Amino acid sequence: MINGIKQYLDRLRSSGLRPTKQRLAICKVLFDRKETFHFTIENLKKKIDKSVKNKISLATVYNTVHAFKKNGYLRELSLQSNKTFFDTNSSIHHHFYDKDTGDLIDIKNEDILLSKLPLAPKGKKIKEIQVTLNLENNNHNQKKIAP
Amino acid sequence: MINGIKQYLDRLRSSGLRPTKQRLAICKVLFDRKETFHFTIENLKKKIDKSVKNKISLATVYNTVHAFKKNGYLRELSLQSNKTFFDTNSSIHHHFYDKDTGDLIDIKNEDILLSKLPLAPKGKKIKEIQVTLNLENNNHNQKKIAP
DNA sequence: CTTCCAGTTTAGAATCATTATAAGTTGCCA
DNA sequence: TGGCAACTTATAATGATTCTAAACTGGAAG
Repeated sequence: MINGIKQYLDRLRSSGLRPTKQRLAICKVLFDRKETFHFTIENLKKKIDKSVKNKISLATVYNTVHAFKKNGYLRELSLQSNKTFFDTNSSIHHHFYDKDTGDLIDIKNEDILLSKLPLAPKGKKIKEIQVTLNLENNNHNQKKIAP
Repeated sequence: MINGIKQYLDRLRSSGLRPTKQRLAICKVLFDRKETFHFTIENLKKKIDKSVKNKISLATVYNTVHAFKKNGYLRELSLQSNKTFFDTNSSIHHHFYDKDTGDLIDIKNEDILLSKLPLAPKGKKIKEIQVTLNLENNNHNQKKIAP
């Protein structure tokens, strides 16, 4: 979804976040696009540096991403990686993940059917369901050909 | 499943791993128990230190866990955490995870039904399916009571 | 329009899990 | 039994993330 500055401004204010120029610039990089954006902080930082004249400090990128996550603008993904991944698509959906290449591909909610779920333990409730289909190359366990 | 040293010895040898005393001690901590064991390296290190007289170095614990994972003795879990979690249950099953407390609870395979899955992208195949049900406390979004 | 201050940004230091290094040790085959 | 690749280990290095504390700023109040 493509948005104007005005919409980011309103959204930030309605979350109780001051619409600073850094936050607005980060909103633009994150949300001013048609496709879902999957990213690590490192990844995002590079994109920001390319699109903003006055650099935004790394600490601010961390602060902002966490603030956005807390307010539901972003989802944190659980992947087998030393880095944390985030997703601008906060609606329910799932992922293919190829650890070797780092590729992350959206799976639409309707392409996975969870037709049975257990009850949450007493006093808890399910906050989020994450289904990850970890990928490997087709030839991964191919028999070695004698030399 | 409770095993004797002999079984660990055979298993290690059949994986091409030398059965050193460190590896045998770690096998004992990991697999000589009735219930599935979920752990981080830190966590495992503490358990080892309690049960072994001559301490095993942290580097060896890392090396061993990775060797065991590569040989299918352990599964690495993807959770929203800065630490890596492992699971001695390498059969198909899923988890409840409470990020706040760090609690991990097994979900039997038959308690989750994935009745529809997408096809893997061309040239790839699905190596592993991970379903994580992230938990929060029931009162998490409870309205605050005026003081 | 100016003042003011909590919220924000920032550079750099600190932390912490994990990996690399390189020197010493050991299992095991010949 | 000798030899050597596999293994262990202490320690250093790495790299992502968080902390700190000083400077800056949005916006409400006057």
